[in-house]
Amino acid sequence: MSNAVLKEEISPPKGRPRSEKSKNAILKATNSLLLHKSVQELSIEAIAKKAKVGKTTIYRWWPNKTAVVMDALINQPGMQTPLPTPRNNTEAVIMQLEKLIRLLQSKNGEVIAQLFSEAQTNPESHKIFENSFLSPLIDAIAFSIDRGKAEGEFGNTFDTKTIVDILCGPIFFRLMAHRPDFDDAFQESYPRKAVSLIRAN
Amino acid sequence: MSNAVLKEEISPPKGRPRSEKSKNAILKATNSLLLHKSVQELSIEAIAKKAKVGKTTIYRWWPNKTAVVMDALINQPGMQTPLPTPRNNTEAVIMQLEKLIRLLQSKNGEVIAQLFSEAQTNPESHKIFENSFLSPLIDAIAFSIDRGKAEGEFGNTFDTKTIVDILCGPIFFRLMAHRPDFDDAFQESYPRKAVSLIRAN
Amino acid sequence: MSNAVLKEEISPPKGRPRSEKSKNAILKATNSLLLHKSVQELSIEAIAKKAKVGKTTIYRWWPNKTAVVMDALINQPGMQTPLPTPRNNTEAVIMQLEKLIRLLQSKNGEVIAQLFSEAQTNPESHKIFENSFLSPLIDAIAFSIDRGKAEGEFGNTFDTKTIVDILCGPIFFRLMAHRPDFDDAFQESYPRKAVSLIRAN
Amino acid sequence: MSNAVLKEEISPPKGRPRSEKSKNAILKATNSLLLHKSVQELSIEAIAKKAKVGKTTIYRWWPNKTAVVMDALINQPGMQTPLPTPRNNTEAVIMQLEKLIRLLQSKNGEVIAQLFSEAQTNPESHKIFENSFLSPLIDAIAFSIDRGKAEGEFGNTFDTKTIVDILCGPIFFRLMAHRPDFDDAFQESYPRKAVSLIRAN
DNA sequence: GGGTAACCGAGACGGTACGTCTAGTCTTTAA
DNA sequence: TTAAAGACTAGACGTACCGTCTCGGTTACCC
Repeated sequence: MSNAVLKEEISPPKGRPRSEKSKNAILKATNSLLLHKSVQELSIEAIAKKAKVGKTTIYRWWPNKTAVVMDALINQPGMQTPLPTPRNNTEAVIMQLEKLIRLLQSKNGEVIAQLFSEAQTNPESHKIFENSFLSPLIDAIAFSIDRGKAEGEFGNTFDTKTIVDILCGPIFFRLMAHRPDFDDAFQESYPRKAVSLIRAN
Repeated sequence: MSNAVLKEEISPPKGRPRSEKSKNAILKATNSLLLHKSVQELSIEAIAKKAKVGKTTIYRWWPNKTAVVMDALINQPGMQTPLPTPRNNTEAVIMQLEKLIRLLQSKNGEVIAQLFSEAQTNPESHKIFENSFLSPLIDAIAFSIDRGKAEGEFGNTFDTKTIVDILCGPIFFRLMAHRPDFDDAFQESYPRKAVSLIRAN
Repeated sequence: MSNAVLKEEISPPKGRPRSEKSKNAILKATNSLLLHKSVQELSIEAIAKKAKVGKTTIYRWWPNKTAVVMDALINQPGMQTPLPTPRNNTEAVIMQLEKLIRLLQSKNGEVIAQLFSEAQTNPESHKIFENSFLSPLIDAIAFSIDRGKAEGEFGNTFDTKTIVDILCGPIFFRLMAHRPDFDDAFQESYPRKAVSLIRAN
Repeated sequence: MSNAVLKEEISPPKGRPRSEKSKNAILKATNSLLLHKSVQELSIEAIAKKAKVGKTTIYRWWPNKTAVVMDALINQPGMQTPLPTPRNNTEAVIMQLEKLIRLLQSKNGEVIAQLFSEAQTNPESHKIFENSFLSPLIDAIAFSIDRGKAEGEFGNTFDTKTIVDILCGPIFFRLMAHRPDFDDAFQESYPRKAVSLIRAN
């Protein structure tokens, strides 16, 4: 009953409802085009054409290209696989770093690097990249580190923010500066070694 | 050998010689425009207009926008200040990191982040950014680290490439992900602490 | 005959009846917008918005913009003032021409010129303009001329259609080609002189 | 010699000169498209596509669609046939009216009616239509009438401007109001009779 | 008084064209 | 040969409307 009331209060949905079909077509077209083009080369016009959709429909629901690409990225199959429960905070951080590297290793890595690039110039893109990708990632790691500090797993030499930078920075740097070296060997060795640096301190 | 030199000096300078005046006007205009615009917003057209130069003149001497901006960046006054001689390799690395952060802290930091961004999409830009900025930086640090390893200052847990990433990655990550925190406090504390991480191992 | 009338009166109008309120709002909004815009600049969307009405409601009752504007024009107050009874056919024609010029001299003149323009391109608009405005006007004048011919007031040099063109053409031409000269002096002098041309023949 | 000087003074043509090829392609494409579309339906985009020309090239040389169409119209073959020398002013006017009707009878008549329509709403189009088409036409007739008045061929009942309206108005009115009647019979009979009206007064 | 039918507002939909911008190339004259 | 000027083709940008559609809701008449 309270549910019904809430529903009524929240949504008096006037007008024709948003077409899920179009939404999916847009995201699908975006992912498809990203296989052969960079985010910067991608045009709203091309997405609209490929998705057989009016440009206005895209502009109606996303503020800019970054938002569309971000959405397309997130809505990919197998993007939301949850982590297994870690035994301690050290392991939690390691698992998070491994997951990050795994994510960045696929084709997605390129796209994310390009979104990161977009974010450098365009403030609106920055906000979207921050909110949809960077913050969740950083917050999760920071949370584990904070708990690890409290529980004595990690030292207090660095503040949490800097630790996150020390752990994640090299990953993004390698991704963007010399992607060829962003390989399986890196994925396997980096997380454990990096975290051990922090533990030791 | 003297031949080559002679050739250059004597060579019959057919046609109109390259105008140094135009070159300087272009670089100056670029720097001037970068004060108010991002690299991405900057257009060759705008540079040509501001420098009172034909677009062709720009295209003749630089392959793309990144190259022009890179050149403009390097040719700024006070860009080439040499480091004092360090007492040991640890100090050398610290000084190099400090210099890097100092460089990235000014308005130039933004521009370099944007060039880094350009490099993500455009292979030719990548090459230029790599050759003109990234490689010299990385090679210098790698050299000090290698010597430090040989002289027992640093351990062998990580290969040199990874150490460079661990030292530089956080700097670039902080620059690009949350520029507001790229402040004096960071400049003062980060290099020593980061290098101490490596030493300890 | 009575059948047709009956049919209309008795006919079972299933469903919700047309909203007079909406109809009036649409015509009012149209007239209001025409004060500041031309017919060509006017958009169905703007009318719907101003009248707080769905676009569909407009499209349901009028086939196109011309039809709405025509309706809005006709339904203006003081649009249907009848002429006083003339003493003879000559006077009748003069009075009709005077009325026409008076009508075209107000803001309506512009609108009618614009509807005439619409009619040039769009066949459906042409039909509406013809049926709602041009034919009634022309037929009335033609009727007076025909009777004037029969009663010896006018000669037979020209066929009636051409006489109507000779009388009305200059009025529309002046309206459309050089509206600034479509002034009071023209209104006062033209009708009598023009008709005298015809009489003399 | 003075020629050369003049040439130098008038035209220091810097930069790449306008491409005659493109200009012709644009005008040709416009004429071609007008065979199947009205001026209003015609789009700059379609012209550019058909002429294999950048849109900018069109916008660079013509302020709007009306200007392009006007130019295309004028540059048609056989558009500039001069009139034979008339024996007197009456005949001059008749020949001018005949020429006008002939011009309006072809496909061009429709186009001109549509340009006239454009001119109703758009002030810039009005100016172009006025300067390129209407004024030359009216001025020529007005000139003959004025001379005819001076030489006693025409009376002074109407001022010249009104006479022009009386002669030309019916032609345009018939063209725009009921084009089907704008036929050969009209062409043959109207000019002489219309002018005789004026003469008689 | 419940069923049915046409109406209503709101607003999303696929499209088309707009006029502007920039890219990178081409074509001219002058130095 | 290079410089400058500026034209060239090409195509994306974000906006405005088009005419259609799809909702939830609202009158009316009908049985």
